[in-house]
Amino acid sequence: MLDLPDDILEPPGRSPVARDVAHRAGVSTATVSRVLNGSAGVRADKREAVMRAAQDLGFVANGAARALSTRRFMAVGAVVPNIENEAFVRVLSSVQDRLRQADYTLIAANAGYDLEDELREATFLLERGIDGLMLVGDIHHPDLHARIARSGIPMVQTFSLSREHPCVGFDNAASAARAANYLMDLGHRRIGVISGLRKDNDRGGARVTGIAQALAARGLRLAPEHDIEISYGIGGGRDGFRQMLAGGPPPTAIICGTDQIAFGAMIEARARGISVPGDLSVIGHNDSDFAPFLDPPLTTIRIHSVEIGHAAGDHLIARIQGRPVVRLTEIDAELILRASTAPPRRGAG
Amino acid sequence: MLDLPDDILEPPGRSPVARDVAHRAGVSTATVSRVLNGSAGVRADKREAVMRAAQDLGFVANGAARALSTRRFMAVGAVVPNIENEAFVRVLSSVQDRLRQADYTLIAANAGYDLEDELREATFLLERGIDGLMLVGDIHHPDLHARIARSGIPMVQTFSLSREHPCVGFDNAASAARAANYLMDLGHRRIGVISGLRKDNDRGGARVTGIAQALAARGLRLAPEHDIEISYGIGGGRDGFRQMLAGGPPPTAIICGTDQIAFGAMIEARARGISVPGDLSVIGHNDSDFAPFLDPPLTTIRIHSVEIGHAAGDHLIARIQGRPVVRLTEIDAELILRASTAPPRRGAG
DNA sequence: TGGCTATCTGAAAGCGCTTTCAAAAACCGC
DNA sequence: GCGGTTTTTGAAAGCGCTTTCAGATAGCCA
Repeated sequence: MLDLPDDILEPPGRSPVARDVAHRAGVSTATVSRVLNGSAGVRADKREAVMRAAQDLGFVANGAARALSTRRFMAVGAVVPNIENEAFVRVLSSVQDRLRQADYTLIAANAGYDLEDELREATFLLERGIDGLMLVGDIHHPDLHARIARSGIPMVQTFSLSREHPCVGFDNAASAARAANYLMDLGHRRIGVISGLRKDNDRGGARVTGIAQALAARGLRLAPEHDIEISYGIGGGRDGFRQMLAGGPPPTAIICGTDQIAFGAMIEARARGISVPGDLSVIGHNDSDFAPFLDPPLTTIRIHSVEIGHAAGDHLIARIQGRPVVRLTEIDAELILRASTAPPRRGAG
Repeated sequence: MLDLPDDILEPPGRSPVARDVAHRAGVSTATVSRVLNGSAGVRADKREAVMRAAQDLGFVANGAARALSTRRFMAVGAVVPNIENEAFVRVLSSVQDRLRQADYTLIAANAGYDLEDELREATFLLERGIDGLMLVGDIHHPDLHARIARSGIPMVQTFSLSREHPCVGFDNAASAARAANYLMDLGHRRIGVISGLRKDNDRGGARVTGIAQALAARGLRLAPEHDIEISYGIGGGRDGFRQMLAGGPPPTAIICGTDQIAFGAMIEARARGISVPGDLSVIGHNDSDFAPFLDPPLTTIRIHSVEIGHAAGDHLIARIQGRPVVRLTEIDAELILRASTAPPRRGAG
């Protein structure tokens, strides 16, 4: 019988397991595990042997077995309202940055601004055994927190602040109010809002509330015909602005829920010969890539998605590893002034 | 002693396992498993009892244990070059659509147009035990396919066609050539290209090659000073076009690697008083949301990302389930004509 | 009622890794 | 060279689920 090396006898199709490595290195699986997990207390020569054997065999530990044994899945879930929204994509990728550094994986899911769907997606992730969960906002299905609690994993909410749950975000009402105050300081008195869907969306709702309160604080009010709710997107922005013009005297300034909406509104304005910022000041939300390149460049509320993501990732990792964390992290939004805002024309207010 | 219901006595902190359900329903764990996995051959009354017990306890099967036992992780990985690119986001979300229908999860990772990083990310996913893998393009790290093969899971490439590997995509060279031919049919003879980074990017490379060949077929050539490579984004497009103008007589038409790049080029053109499409025709790639809303609306090559994602998802699921599949699925791109293209000014060609 | 199938069911054996525990080996000072 | 430590090490017991296999039940017909 020929004396073939082990690796040729290795039956193909079956990937090597710890026992194979142990066998080849002449140790037990316990030692293999110790070496591969970097734990101390293995003599240098054995450690070497194991390393080489693992290398030769192309050994890759079975994740499921490891998860079962350690009770750690090494993955964190995130459910966002809309995976095509720039802000959420940025958060996902920055959360992932941090998770990767701790050897965790991110599993993302889409809830489509629907609480039932959000519950379904989160449950799905929970069943998978995720070790932590990131959500957006403070409004969720009534059963969601109970399920999360039962699973015993850490959860963090993002993009808004919460009284009850750990969170990383900012005060949506206050930042939108800041935009409204800025417009009022410029002299505007008829200010409109075009927001995305507000149902089950505390961020959108809070922003409008914040604006209404800021107006009220200066004796103005948000006219119902200037308070428009549309579905997201450029088309939505166009429709929304058109709708706003249909009701009485036009506003001299508008605050939009996203930069896309603002873009749409500006297109509609141009189509109607309304000049921006001459006749109409426009403020967006998010500071998307294209905002500085619109004509005129868009004044917008920059949401620090990347920082939010990093903080949320760090928060989850810390709690998973049992380290202490602060319950609430505020990462304030910032008003970026560009050319789409200006004082109203004389006598227009 | 008080006669408390079971669920109050349940020690908190330990989530219920199959044995608890079995115990409560008065059956074995084997039967619990059979009921929960919908397999036939369990008498109605026992089935009922198990269902109720699981419900009462809020039982959720441990994913790791299940994965270990079935050798199925119920997750598919996807590595894309840039998770912030609209086309890739759409593909991810449409792949996920299909995976969810088969109860699979998608785990997405970002490779940042770097083969080493792509290898690292893919390896990371492979180690996690994914059941299938989606990649973008046909150029990868030399070791990648070997690792995938060793893991024994199905893989599918997207966005381009491949001679060697299963794929869902289209002929990038041919579709870009179509755009070039369209421009030449309009009468253009000086045609330029602004593409994203071409290194390790077969799609970008193929598009430029396709254009060059189409030009050559009609006795024209792609002048080196009209062949610009930039990093993606609106800013990149601006810079790219500026750079192109610096070298000799300007082109009368350009084809851009993405709509963002086209947007940037149009901004730069406007800034210099070059009218589109009067002095310059512009074609983009992807048909992004904003393309129809630019001024003028952008002619672009629409890539059917959603269909590609669905086909890729179906392909992977089919192979995971051992069903036969076609190796190559072509989902052709489409030239969408809008107002950013027109015949060149008389005498300009 | 008895004999023979066709259904159901539970015990038990994994899946591949980690981790405990006790034994073995190595080390140390005298 | 010896008793007492201190390291290293491997055997074995899980982790929680699926699945096989054989025994228990139920169903059916004569």
